[in-house]
Amino acid sequence: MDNAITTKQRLIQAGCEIFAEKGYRAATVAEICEMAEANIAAVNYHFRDKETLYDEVWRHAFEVTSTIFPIDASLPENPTLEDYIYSYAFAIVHRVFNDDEAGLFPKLLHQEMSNPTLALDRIAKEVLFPQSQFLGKVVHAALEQKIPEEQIRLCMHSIIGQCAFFNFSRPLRERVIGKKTMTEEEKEKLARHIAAFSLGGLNEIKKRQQP
Amino acid sequence: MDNAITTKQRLIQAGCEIFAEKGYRAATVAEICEMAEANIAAVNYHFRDKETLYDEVWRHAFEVTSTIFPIDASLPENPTLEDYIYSYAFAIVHRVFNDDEAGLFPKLLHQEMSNPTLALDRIAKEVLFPQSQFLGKVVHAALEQKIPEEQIRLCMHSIIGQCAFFNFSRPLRERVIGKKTMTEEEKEKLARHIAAFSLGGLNEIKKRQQP
DNA sequence: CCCCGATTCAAATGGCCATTTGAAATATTT
DNA sequence: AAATATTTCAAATGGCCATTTGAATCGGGG
Repeated sequence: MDNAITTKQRLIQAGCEIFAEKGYRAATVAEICEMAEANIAAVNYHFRDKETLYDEVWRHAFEVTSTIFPIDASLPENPTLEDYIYSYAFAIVHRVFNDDEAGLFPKLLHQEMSNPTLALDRIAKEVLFPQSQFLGKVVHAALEQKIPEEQIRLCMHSIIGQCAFFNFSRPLRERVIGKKTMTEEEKEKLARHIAAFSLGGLNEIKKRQQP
Repeated sequence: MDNAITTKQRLIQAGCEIFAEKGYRAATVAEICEMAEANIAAVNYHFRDKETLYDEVWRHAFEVTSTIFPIDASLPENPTLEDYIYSYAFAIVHRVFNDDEAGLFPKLLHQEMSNPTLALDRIAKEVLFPQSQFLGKVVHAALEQKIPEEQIRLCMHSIIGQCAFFNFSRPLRERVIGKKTMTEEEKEKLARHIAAFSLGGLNEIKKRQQP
């Protein structure tokens, strides 16, 4: 009958926010405990140390974002190539521009990419690589038959790059354009653009492959 | 007749490397001084404080990279649309995958994007915005006449995103694929892919604009 | 050679941080 | 309700860091 949120859970939530905002190193245990309304020693009591908390935070953040915005949601009955790319872009754009808990995963990822910790290897294997397989299959189907492995990777890179860049350039957007939270319409427009642009790109690559 | 390198210059060079590798906060003055073979007090003597050194480091890093790899090098006589994109991608790819001093600017930028300091505003205005104008003109010409401002920005984003993603995903590449420095051939292939893919993307967007 | 400004140096200073400690409070079991 | 286990707490501890300090060293002009 105890549905009050536990100290441990509050620490993970606060950790998500602070780690996402400042990165592993700059985030302080004191700050996290304060946000969680817990004592300064709570992290060490409940998680042994800062690093273990960080690990839990990653698992939680990925769990949340991949549940709320799965890569393959918004796929229609018989999806076209463009539908697949749209679905991928839609999910990533929504993750990146979400102002709630689901938006913390991309921020954590951004931090980890500029200052990798030991956690990155696990993340790459367990999370990033599997997710990229979705696009891998799509691109493979788009380019058809005996295309060199390298072409596939390049095209995946082009699509992922367009989506991920929203995540990495956020500080710029916030400073240059002003904070401005994104509306649902704008997010869809973004995803549609990426799908259309990428479709054109894929077709161009395909055309050049078989002259 | 004193062509020996001064302590101040050595501090800037060492600062470039350490700040690029670890970011402003995690880089320590002691570490920088050690690499520069200078005393621990040298930074404060020559630059007043860590922050001022950081500013000098940025100026130096940009100076170096934009001199060695200008955006508009490798443009032929009468450049086609694809030539322009190739030239842009060629420069960025070479900056990102350069293992010498010229490669430090993208790394500094990456750090600044995940943990912005006061320096970011200046960088954005003085460096990033002007550089993006090159692409802005190109895309504008590509899409022709009365295309909405927003379409231009989206397409610029798609091209910049593909290039910049190489910078942001470096830690992953190094861990998953193994360190592997990039050959000149590979860099050119990358730039050619981005140019071709983007050309296809731009044409697709243009086609849809005027049905 | 000597003086003086510029530079280098080793040793403090003071602040911040993760983690520990041992006691106090709270919850659970018997 | 006593006994035990779990959780919270405030106050250390010890390490790292940017910056300061004041003395020592250097290098060129008189």
